[in-house]
Amino acid sequence: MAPRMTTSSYAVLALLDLHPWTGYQLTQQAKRSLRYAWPKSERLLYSEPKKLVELGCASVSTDTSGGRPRTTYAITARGREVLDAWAGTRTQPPRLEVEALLRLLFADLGSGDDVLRALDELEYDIGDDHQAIVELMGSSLGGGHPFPGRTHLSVLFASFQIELFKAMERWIEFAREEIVAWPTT
Amino acid sequence: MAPRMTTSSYAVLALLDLHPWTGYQLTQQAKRSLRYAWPKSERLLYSEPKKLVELGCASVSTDTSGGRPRTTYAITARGREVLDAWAGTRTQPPRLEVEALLRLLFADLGSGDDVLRALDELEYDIGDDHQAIVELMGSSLGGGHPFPGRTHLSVLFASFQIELFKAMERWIEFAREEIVAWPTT
DNA sequence: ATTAGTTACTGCAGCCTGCAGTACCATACA
DNA sequence: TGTATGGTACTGCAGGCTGCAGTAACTAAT
Repeated sequence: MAPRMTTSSYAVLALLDLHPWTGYQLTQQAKRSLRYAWPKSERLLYSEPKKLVELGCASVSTDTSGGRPRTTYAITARGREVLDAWAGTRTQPPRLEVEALLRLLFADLGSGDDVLRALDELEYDIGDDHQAIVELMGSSLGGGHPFPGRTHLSVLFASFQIELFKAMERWIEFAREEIVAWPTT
Repeated sequence: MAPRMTTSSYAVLALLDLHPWTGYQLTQQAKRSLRYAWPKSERLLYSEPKKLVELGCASVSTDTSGGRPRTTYAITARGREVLDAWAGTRTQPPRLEVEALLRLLFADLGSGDDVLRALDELEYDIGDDHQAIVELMGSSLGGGHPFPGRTHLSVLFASFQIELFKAMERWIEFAREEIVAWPTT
């Protein structure tokens, strides 16, 4: 059976439309920016381009000149058509997984300290991404953007993340104050 | 092989700790509140309690008195131990999937109208959830909460969602203005 | 009497993840 | 010169999870 195009396939195809990449480069690119909107495993990023080739949306070229052979993927004309068609389809609803919130929802189990720690962990995890995206935006605006014509897109994209992170951090502060004010069971 | 406890297993186990439920009731409960922190398929909600039984964390009781047999799941002593141990473990980092943002990131493909439509769709999807959670919080505060001792948790939980939804809606407004101001390619 | 909607599930294909494993190359340190 | 660390560059596989189709009983309205 021919594999299906998933949203992840389109994400990789859209990257290929910008530039040809190797599998490894796709994983690096995903780590830098893609993951904030579409967090997918490294494993998948290696598989998707192969699927795209099978579907005629991408082509492979192997360069054996250096020490190790490097397999590079590029978008095809068919791939561009498929990508164009995607732009007109309905987007999937957003999806948020927050385990720390799950802990809060069932907080009467275990001590209140556990919930506070879950909030600390959430703050820490967000902090990492918050810092990374602020730096990314800074380097974009500073002229370090790999695709200068797309700087405005990257900045708008990053501003979404930053606003969300700030909202979450504000809520964490508020939640902490609420929780310590509750009577201990 | 014995199946593993996943975060979804703990989520279902935590629900069982509140009250015994049938598979169908678990899916309904998940639709009402759980999905905002831990969105999982209906299919999984039917499978998880069976796994919990296999692991000795839940017990089944079949009531054949009515027309259709009803299978109800309840937590066991072992289940309570397992749940307690979970409260002390590290939470997973949050995970956000937003396809509309992906469209924005690759917006130079296709027309600008497509991105604006993706933003409309995002606003619409968020609007649904926003409204649902405001109503849920309203009915909780109005005394309609099924577990009165847990009202404060539900309200704090809902406030997270509401703050995030508001932040997203503000950003959508801002992004629309930015996009229409861009020169058309 | 029929239709539509809700209740109440199960099986299956196939998508996706985490982990272990493989192997090459570069730099630094002893 | 040996070796340890860390980055580059992947693949295979078990098993978690989803969407969809299918089944079937009950209920209320038309």
